[in-house]
Amino acid sequence: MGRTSDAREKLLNAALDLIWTSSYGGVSVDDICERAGVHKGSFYHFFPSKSDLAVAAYETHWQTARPDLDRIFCPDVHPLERLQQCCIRLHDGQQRKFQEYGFVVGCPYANAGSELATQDSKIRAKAQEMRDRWLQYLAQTIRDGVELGVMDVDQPDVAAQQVYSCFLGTLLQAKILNDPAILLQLEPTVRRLLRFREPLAAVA
Amino acid sequence: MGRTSDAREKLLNAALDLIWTSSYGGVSVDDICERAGVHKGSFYHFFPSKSDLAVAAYETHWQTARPDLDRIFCPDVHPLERLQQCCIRLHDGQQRKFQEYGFVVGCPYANAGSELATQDSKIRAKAQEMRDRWLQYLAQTIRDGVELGVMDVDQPDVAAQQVYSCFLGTLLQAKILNDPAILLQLEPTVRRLLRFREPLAAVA
DNA sequence: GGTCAACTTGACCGATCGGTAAAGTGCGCC
DNA sequence: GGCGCACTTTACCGATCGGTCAAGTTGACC
Repeated sequence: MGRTSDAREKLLNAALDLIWTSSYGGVSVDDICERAGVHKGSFYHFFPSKSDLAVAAYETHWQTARPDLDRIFCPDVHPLERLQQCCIRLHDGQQRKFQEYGFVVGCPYANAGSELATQDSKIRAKAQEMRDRWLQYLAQTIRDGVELGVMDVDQPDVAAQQVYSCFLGTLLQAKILNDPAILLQLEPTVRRLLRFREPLAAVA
Repeated sequence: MGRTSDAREKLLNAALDLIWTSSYGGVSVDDICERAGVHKGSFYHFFPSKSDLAVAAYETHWQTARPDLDRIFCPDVHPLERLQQCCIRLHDGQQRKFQEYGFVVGCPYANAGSELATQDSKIRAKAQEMRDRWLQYLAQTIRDGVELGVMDVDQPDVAAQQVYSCFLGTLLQAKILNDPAILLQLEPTVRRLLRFREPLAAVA
């Protein structure tokens, strides 16, 4: 019934892209519409507000990134290699954005949380949800690592939060310095934090 | 020559307060003027732009906080206790803000960097400067710790960045969860990261 | 092929944005 | 005590903000 449209998807993509490379407050609804090639009236046909669009855009981005994360954190892969691949992915992702836009853009969810946690409860809840999802990957990996005896950790859930802190903090430092190379420290930091019990072979 | 005024200081205080508890984009020049009890014309008498005011406000805040940090990181204090006191201060500071405003507000410089690094080079430079200052405290502490043999670190400068990452990331998680208690993890995380060689006595 | 709902279009809203202009005011200083 | 400059006051600017509305247009479905 009625006609179909890809305007919703175009708006989601445009919003994620613009807000990620700038900020929520730095991007207007008009900017998003222009980038998406969609009129403002259509915007408000699909989304009740700018903030709702942002939340939906983050969810869409997660669903897009998820297969990649599921592959990296696949239970069949050795826990230490999961973490190594994860660090590589974080670096490469920022590197690619840096080459494309000239800026280290950081983590979209963390950016949103940092900017809006005290102002918009829906966006804060979304940032929290994204954190939970990451923490699940990390905690499972750490539990597997402990079971295998390749890392020395008392409380896997706490350790996951500590690793996640390093991710967020290092991404933020890279953004502030506008230097993706900062993210190369990530793997040794994680190794230290979790007390890896054996050296990781270099990836060919 | 001419009359004197405390409008500049009132504007700096109002700006820091409002931007810290909200965000740069979420606070208008009118908001700042109203909070400061200063007319807009006076604002632009003292500051060429909103962004210049923000930079000046961050510098003022640093100068205010500096004596406290100098005391915590005093070379006479044992390096492990410096770090412990620093973690306590971070927690207590956020706790106080939380009680006052109902929100974990995070690190003002990191918030600014996260929101504006890709948009305003002066603010990015300021966030970078604040990072450098923190890194100096941390690196010196770690060098002292290594010299005393109470921690096991290869490169103090890199280790300082790692500790700083944990600070930023944990502050950000606390903000996203709106829970200051997250910051209680800070000290054990730092201890792990720097491989403290002796347990720290509890402070009476 | 007609119908109806889904979607588009473009004009429009009042409020607010960062910033400006110029006249006025009062205090430090000689 | 009065000169001159630092600061205040107020009105104002054009642009843009997030959001609305009602009249179109189109395509999926019966």
